[in-house]
Amino acid sequence: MAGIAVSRSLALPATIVQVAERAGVSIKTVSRVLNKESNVRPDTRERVLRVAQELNYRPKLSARSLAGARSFLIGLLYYDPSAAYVAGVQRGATLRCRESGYHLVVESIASVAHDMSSQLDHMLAALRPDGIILTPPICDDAEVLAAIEAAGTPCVLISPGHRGRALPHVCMDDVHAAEEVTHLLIGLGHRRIAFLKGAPEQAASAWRLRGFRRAMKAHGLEVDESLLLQGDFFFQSGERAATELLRRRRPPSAVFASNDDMALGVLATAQRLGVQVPHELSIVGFDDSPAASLAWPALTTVRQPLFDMAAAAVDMLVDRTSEADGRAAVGRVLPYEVVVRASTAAPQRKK
Amino acid sequence: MAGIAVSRSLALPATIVQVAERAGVSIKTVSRVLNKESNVRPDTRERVLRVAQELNYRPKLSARSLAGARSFLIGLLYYDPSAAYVAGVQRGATLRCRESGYHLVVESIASVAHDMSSQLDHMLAALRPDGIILTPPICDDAEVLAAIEAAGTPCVLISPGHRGRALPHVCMDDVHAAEEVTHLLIGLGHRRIAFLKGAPEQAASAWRLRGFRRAMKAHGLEVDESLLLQGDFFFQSGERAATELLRRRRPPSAVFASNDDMALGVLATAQRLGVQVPHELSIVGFDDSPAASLAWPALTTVRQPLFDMAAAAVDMLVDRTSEADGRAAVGRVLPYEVVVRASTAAPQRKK
DNA sequence: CTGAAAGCGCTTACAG
DNA sequence: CTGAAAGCGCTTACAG
Repeated sequence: MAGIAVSRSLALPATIVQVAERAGVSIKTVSRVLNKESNVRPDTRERVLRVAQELNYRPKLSARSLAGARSFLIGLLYYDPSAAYVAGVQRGATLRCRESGYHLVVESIASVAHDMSSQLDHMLAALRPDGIILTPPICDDAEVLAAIEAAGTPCVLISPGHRGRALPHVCMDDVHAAEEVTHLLIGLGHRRIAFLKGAPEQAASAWRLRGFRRAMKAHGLEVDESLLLQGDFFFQSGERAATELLRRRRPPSAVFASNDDMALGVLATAQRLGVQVPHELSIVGFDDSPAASLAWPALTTVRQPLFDMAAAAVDMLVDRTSEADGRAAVGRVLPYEVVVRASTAAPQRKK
Repeated sequence: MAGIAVSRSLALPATIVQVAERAGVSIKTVSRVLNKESNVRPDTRERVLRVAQELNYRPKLSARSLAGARSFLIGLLYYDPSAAYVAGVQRGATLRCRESGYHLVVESIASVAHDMSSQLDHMLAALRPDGIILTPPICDDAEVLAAIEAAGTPCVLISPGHRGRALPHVCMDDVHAAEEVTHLLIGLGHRRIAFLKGAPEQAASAWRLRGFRRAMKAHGLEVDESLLLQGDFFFQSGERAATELLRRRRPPSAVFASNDDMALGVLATAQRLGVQVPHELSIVGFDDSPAASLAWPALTTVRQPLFDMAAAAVDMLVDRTSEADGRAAVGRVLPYEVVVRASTAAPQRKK
């Protein structure tokens, strides 16, 4: 018997029954100890813990999930995993999940797909994640949000637009950040500042433009609408905008791009055209993506606390499952940081 | 009764029992139909399918997992999710998982962590994934591989080094690719070609260097060892190497960097120093990362079939669970593609 | 071609 | 402070 039990424990993972038998308690007590419930005598707790350790016991997730109210799974929904933004969020989410005994399941949603909401429905119904994290731009997709609400899955949105703020979310203050970085340029002496807008469907685009306008207004500067160009958050739209701007008779002395990818496009184009950065053209971005610090000159930008935002999102989801439900939607605002590097300087000549 | 049943089905997801009752069959038959088993009368199958559709029935993963031999979960282990390489793999893996009814759980492994193998052990024991995909460099980490073997979890390695090829894996022919790209440079007229090595601990570094040497030898060219520089696959090592090379009395006319990030570092440095690319310096990379085509001039490089490699890895894991186990380890080699862009040209002047 | 029974490994009420 | 019983929602062997 003992021989068989031992060989079994080596071959197959131990179960709660084996731990209970060996510790001389019921499986319920083992469960209590492992879930850190109260009302267990200290020495009983010790013993169970020791036996669990000896048998290298790990509760099986599918069993806990089937019996209990939690799946210990959190979903991360994104549009494109290549984006530095998503990578930052994923990094924070996986780490905090591990710390909380959760696991992160990733799913990409092609918003073009016609059966997108049925795909999502399928995933939610099969997996039953305890919560789901949505990144821009899908955190503002009405169809996606409807599918999630229909499934009754708790969610946390990362940097949602207006409508999304009725749901639990975590974000930073894009308006103030854009304002602050614009102040920086103005303080340097810039007056003709071009602003490169982000994708129209993304909420952040509007916030950042608003911050830019506010700062200009605060300094009594009029915004030259011909210096407001439409971009889409991609590198190439930065190139296009810069090409257009730098060919003008009176080019701007600074460009504020709504994200780093576009700022990098502006930077590359400036260099290609022989425009000195920062002396002839200052450039600021937004995000502090890994490439921002690798560029030369390194980009002045706004550091989004993606890692912390993701960790906070996981916390909200994990706490929600253990606490009472139905509480009012909460939002957490995390601090950003303006990172001044070498792509900004005083304008060479005043115009 | 009926009223209650309906309101239940609206509030809570339907279970197999409800489908069985409504279709007038046993739950076993429902199970057979949904798992596409044979031996079900066509009309019975139709009816079950229709009822399942009506009730919007989705089998709960945790129940299937607990009762059966599969978890429908596949793990993706990586070191850093920001790397374009990992993003490419993740993209292919999530898509194929969805097509196969599986889900992808991501986990980052900091190889510096002292308790790394216990972290991994924990994850494998709790989640019981049906398989796990390992990306470089951790696919060659002995400790990681030992933990996975101990857990008995099937795995597929993406582009492993020598030792890893005893395990199931999917890769491309790095040696030939490097050879081909070197031929390209030689064919263009380059003789003094610098080679920028990758991180020593990564297998790909050695394969690519070998291909370079082979091509040189095939053309009867001697490799100038002073033109072989050590890099680490990061952008900055490309900058460092280029700075060193371009300051020499006799700089090379071309640089073959072992990956795109380093090639981009070389490119940026060349431009900073006023060296014309490709006329004064040709540059080739390896990977075809997203940034390679955005650079200016766009990078000549080798396209790794990351998406397909990941999809193939998922297939191997999924098929393995449904087929007989214990088969010999297999390896799949996928075709690469040399992508010629604007960073390569004939050398300006022969030396 | 179909079904009744047992069981996967836990948690949830409940009782003491 | 502790445990016996029931049950989560499926699949697995087995029987017919």
